[in-house]
Amino acid sequence: MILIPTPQEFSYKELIKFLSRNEKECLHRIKDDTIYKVLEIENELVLFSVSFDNGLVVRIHTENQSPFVNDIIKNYIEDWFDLTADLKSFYEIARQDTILHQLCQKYHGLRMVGMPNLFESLIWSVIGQQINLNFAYSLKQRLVQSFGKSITFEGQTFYALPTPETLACLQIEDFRPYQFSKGKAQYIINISKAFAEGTISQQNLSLLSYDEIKQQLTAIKGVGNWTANYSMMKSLKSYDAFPVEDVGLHNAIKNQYGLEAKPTIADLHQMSTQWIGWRGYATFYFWHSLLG
DNA sequence: TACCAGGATGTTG
DNA sequence: CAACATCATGGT
Repeated sequence: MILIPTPQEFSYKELIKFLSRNEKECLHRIKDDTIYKVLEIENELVLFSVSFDNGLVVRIHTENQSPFVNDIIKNYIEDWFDLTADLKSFYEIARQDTILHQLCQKYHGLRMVGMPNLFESLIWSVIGQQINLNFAYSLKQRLVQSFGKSITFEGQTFYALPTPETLACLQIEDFRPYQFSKGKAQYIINISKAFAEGTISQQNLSLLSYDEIKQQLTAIKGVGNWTANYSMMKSLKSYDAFPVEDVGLHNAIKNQYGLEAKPTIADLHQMSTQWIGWRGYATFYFWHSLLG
């Protein structure tokens, strides 16, 4: 068992709400407010669970060979739930914007739920491009269940994210039975090859500036401005990365500000000047508002 | 039925 | 450089 202390501003309730947002989510599972997830570490699967009891309580349910498993899982969780961000600074900035300030009070302690694995966020955002989220979750489920490794624990099957090496070997036709468009299939292959061949490396990117990272990501065919910013905020702790084209953001802004129509891109650039430094975090809070 | 979904790319004017 | 067509399918 591993205990991870939580910072002062931390809401497990809002975390669970966000993680529970879609029933088809297949890369983690929630049962009785306990979170289950599988990671592939050094070619073996590790199943762990997280619950809350005056801090995060982590249990590892597999017997693994690697001596580093505990540390890797601990770091993963701190990254996944963004336990180190200085939320006070975000809340201070947000006070300038009445609507955002209200969301910060309503969801106090909500931390950005990230994707510690950059490959995962890129694949997920390509899947989500231009289609409704429910369909996107169906596509993700088919991809993960078809090409990801799995283990069974207490009668339930848990899936790990397919590796870049696995997906890089596929052809466009391999995706067609799962209702991926040719474009999405090609984009996923492109991203997988970039990781498998080492053209893109999360470790290398993490050392670069915002502009340099974005340039490298958008060099991959299929990764545009929205995808690059989405992945940077979810995987690379770019709290100011701003996926301004995001339809979910547009809807949330329209709802929260009581607008007649969805804001334009220009409107959003204007509004977001109030959130500079934390535009990604602000976006995450607006997304969360869609859940109620 | 037409239009929109957590967009990106390639082509056209 | 801006405007448009295309992608594929589920929902409204």
